[in-house]
Amino acid sequence: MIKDTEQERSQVRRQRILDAATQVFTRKGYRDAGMEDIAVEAETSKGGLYFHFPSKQALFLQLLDRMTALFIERTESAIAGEPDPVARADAALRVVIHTFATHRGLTRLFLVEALGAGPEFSAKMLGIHTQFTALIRRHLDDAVTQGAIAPLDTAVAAQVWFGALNQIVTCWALSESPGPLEETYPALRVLLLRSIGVEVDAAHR
Amino acid sequence: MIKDTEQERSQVRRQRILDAATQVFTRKGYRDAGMEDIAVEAETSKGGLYFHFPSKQALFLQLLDRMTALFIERTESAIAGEPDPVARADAALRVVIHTFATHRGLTRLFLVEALGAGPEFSAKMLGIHTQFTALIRRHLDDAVTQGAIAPLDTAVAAQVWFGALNQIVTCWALSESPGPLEETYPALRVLLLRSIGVEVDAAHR
Amino acid sequence: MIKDTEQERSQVRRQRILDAATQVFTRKGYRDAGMEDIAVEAETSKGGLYFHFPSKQALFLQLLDRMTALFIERTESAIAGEPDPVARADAALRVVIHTFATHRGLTRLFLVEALGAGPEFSAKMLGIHTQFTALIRRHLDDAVTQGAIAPLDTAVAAQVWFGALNQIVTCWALSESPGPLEETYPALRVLLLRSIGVEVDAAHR
Amino acid sequence: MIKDTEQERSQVRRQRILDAATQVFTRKGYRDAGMEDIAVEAETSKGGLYFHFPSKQALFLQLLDRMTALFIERTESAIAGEPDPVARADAALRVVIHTFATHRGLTRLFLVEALGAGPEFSAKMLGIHTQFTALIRRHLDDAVTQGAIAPLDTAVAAQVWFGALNQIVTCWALSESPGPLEETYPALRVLLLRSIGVEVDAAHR
DNA sequence: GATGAATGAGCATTCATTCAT
DNA sequence: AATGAATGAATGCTCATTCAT
Repeated sequence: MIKDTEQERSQVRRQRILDAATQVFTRKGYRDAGMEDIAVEAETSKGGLYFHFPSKQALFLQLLDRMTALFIERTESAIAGEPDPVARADAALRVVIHTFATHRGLTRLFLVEALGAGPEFSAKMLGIHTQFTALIRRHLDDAVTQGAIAPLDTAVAAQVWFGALNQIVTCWALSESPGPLEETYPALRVLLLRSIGVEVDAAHR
Repeated sequence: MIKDTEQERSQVRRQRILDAATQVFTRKGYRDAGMEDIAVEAETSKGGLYFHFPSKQALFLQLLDRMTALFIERTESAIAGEPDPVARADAALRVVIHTFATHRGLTRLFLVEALGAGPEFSAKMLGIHTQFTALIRRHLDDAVTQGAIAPLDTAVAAQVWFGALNQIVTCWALSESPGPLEETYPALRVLLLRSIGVEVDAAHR
Repeated sequence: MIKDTEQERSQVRRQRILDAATQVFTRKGYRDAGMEDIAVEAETSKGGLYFHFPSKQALFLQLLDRMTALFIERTESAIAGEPDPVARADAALRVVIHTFATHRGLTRLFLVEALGAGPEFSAKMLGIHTQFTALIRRHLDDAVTQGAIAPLDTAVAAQVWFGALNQIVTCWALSESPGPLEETYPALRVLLLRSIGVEVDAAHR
Repeated sequence: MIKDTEQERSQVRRQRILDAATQVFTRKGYRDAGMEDIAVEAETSKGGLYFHFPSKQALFLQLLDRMTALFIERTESAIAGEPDPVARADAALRVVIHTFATHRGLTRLFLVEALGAGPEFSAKMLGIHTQFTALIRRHLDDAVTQGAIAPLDTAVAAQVWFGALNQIVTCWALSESPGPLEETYPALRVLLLRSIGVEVDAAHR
């Protein structure tokens, strides 16, 4: 009985720490963020941090995992609703752009900090990129199988899609005074679809 | 006369330091590279480093500038030889991929380390990305003007091209056991050209 | 009735903690042993430890006291059985060496760790040494009184005996691959007895 | 030319650090002494310490080595002046006791702190003990060879001598209000010599 | 110009101890 | 009695930078 409350409290604390870490890492970058900063932001103590997470690295990695899961999940569920391969691509693109657009800080953390924070993180990020590209590729392969698009090197195509998106989002995240990220969607959509041989017209909109 | 010799000597020293810094940064990454390491590699002393460069950051930034200039120059000169816009894109793509392919360490430094090394570096890298995308865009605009391709949002297209390339090269640079980077060229070429409405066939090869 | 059971339970717990502490301190040394380790070994919690003992130091000190009492008691009872002073020395020597020989970990803890663990422990150990030397001295004085040995500075003699034993045992405890400690007994016996003017021959064996 | 001065200065600094370390380690013990404390005592900075010594451990070990060398050297030279084996033992005993007597702080550091400061130090101290015992044993063997004393287990005898001395000195070093260490010399002398079969009388005094 | 000794702020991590439950 | 989450002071070590020589 009491246990429930305690576990709850512990979870709340843990969550508070994760949120604080997100804030601080976003604000200062991985290397420049101190555990002290995070502890203060989480209204706890350094020892408290280490009770919940074994190290700074583990804390950051945890963050990356949470975010990755969120992205994959959102993308998958956006895709799930659409039967037509091209519409799927559309939906995925839209949801990804929208997710990034509403979390600029997280985006910078995810696309910029995490890459350069050290070999362990590069490796992790490479893994995450690979997961995403695999997801894209799977659906491109489906599209080919269904005859929706002509056969092509889906591995490279997936990388092109991911990279293009990545680039646009990264620039937006780093820009001093960025416009709305969503505005790039229409043009991007046309280009990416055309790259896999889908000529976009009114029919697909 | 003597002055010339002295200046020469100084330049040689400076160059030696830049080379050493390239080695060490490539080997260890920006944060983990120590000024001591660089001094040793350059066969000089820490004081010597600080005579030629005001700070570690400035030294690294200098390196980025050198590398950027080299890339831009190579790309421009590869383009310069080709009259046809599409052939130009081809040439540029080929030379960029080849340059990366022959310097894996530098590539990692450039595309991965430099991004996450801190706000000043992110900003610098954003600038470099912008330079490149501007270069691409200029030529896309030319192609549109010359009627080689149909009008399109060249800003986004340039980002797509750059991002796609970036992604493919970064994955290759981070991969444990990467295949030859050049092998992706044909598929990438087709996709990128098609994305701007150029259907590739034997005529363009 | 119930109280008895409760008190019993408490004593059991306390004992379990002392045993666990012995294990852990022996394994890791005083400074490197964590209260957490001890709690785990005792199958209780950190809070439980602090219910029974006010501090890490107190716990260790308690251990030292237990061990000292054990040693003194064993030595006294070994001595008690022998009427002849020289035979008493013999018996004491044998039992001490045997006790150490069968607890190498404890010995290291007792003779090495405890000395360097801080001023409080040095002081405690000094006290323990003093207890032992006093014990030895008392019996040497008896021997003098009984005319078994010629008068001598029994204070120094007791220290010599204790120190010699201490040295041999400590070296054995620290050695990487120690031989059987008991083997030193005959030679040690001759030396120590001779040092107080007892020439050893077959009659005393 | 200038180099001489610089090297001198560096040596002075190094020496100042070693002296400071001796002070602080003696005052607080190994574990409780902070590098900060030593830096302050040496009127330098933490960085300065680490320029001259790679770690706290190395600094302490250096100290031990210096002291060991000093002891061995003094003992050897005291021995060198005496032809008669028994006189040698006398001389060695006297010089060792005198050396300890004039450095109570160092003695505590050497005999108490160093033993319990951790496995590396125990090992080191074991080595030092072994060096000393070997030295003693060598001379006991000589004495046997020369017929000055009857054959005996010199290995154990050397340990007995060293241990006895160790014990007496340690107790003195740890005592709150110690008397003059030298006063124990006559009684100790008689006991130790007698232990190896040398009956002391006026002739040897 | 060059050297390298010196600086000192900064930082992740540990751990004995406390206390609300 | 017992738990375990929370605390926070303590510490060895690093490293970009400075400056006397």
